[in-house]
Amino acid sequence: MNILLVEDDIDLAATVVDFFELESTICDHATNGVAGLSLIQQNTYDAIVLDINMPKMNGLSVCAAMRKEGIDTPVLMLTARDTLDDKLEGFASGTDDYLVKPFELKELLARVNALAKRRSGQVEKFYIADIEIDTRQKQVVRNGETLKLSPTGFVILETLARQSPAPVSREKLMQAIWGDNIPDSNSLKVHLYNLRKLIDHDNNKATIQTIGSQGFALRTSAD
Amino acid sequence: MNILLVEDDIDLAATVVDFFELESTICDHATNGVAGLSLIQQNTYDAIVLDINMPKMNGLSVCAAMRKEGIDTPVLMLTARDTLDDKLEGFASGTDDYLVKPFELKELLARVNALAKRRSGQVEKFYIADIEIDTRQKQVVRNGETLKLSPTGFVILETLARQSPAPVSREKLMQAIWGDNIPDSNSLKVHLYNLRKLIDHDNNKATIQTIGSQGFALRTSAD
DNA sequence: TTCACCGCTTAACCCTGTCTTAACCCCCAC
DNA sequence: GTGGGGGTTAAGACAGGGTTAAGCGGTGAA
Repeated sequence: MNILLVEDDIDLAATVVDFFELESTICDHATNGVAGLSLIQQNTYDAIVLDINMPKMNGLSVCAAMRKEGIDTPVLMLTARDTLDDKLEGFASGTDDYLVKPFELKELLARVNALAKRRSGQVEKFYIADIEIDTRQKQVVRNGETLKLSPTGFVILETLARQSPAPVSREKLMQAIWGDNIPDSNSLKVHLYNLRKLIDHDNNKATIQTIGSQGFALRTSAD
Repeated sequence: MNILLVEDDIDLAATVVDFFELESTICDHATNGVAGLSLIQQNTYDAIVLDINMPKMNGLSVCAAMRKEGIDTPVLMLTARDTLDDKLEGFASGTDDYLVKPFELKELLARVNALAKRRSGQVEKFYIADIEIDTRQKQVVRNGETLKLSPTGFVILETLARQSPAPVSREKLMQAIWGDNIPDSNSLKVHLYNLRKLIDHDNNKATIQTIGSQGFALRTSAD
């Protein structure tokens, strides 16, 4: 992860940067608003931590300026002021979160992580053997090419992936596909068969296993 | 805006609901975790406010459960406990923000707004493949020349761009175009057809893809 | 005021891909 | 040998999307 800290207190900044780097997060640092804004314009960060009180250009102005340019990166505002009005002003300028000094480093990290994760589209991806399931884009990719599977096929695969490598019962699968009005035929069998043709056959790394009287499980062949 | 409050303290809940409705925010309410989760599964909210201490199912479990099902609505956790460990546990379960009781209603509102806004997008310009969408000036530019598209065409394109590359459901699109009184015809189909004639045909870098029974996604052709 | 234009809606049509259904098969357990 | 559970097929029904053209209403210019 890649974040930017804009903070004029050198000691505090050093502490934060060190702590983040322990967590394998790259942390750029600027000591004033103007320098910070320039970095923001040049690079893309997963999140930005802004101190409010700074020489030259305060945090609120930096935040407002970057928003005006259409930069959407999440911002966490950092300040000693903790009156309600200060916070409201922060949120009004386009901030996503607001933390009052003194704070715990771990809390800062947790909040920054939460912001960054959401920014990345809360991308929820599953990797099972050689296939990649992107639940947000509703896509399944193998070896760089997207697999063409039907809507129900995708629902089944996603449901299996969420529990993988544990098995999913027939009932759960039918629930996931049809909700409460379940057809009384063997439609599920057919859907599974078609899905397997795409997942299992060509390339037998990922496979849908039948677990007797338990249901079905998505696993790598080795398992 | 449309949010859900899950809180067992009836008095507090009533206060919050009233306050939010003053701000013209629709606020559903559940008094325990199980009821809350069920509402979450049935509806779509812009944000969810969860109390941690509740009978039957606590807020952390509700949050973890909904995340496991792939529901990525932003969550704000509400609690009387304010130790660091409590907060970290909250963030670990997939929370986006954490507010300690007692709190100011205005701060809750500001934080919820910040969470919800990020979804609806505050960005003014989008760049997707070779087209540039300026939401402020209501212009779309490709290769330096502005594309002539109709007002509804623009609304559709903007809505798609905000979620790109994830698909947008028919319902969301119709909501974006017509609000609550949706015509009962296939007007949307026609608008999409006309929009595609401008976006897809001439130049096939940017394209509107149909994701079966999910909706439509604006992507670059490679995807 | 009138006319022309533009965008929106509506309805009809076709076509494709998906879902369902109902067979039949195989294998294993009883 | 028989029955059941699962796998494999193919055919038909169906929904949903794509395409087209006609009509309607509003707006701006003459």
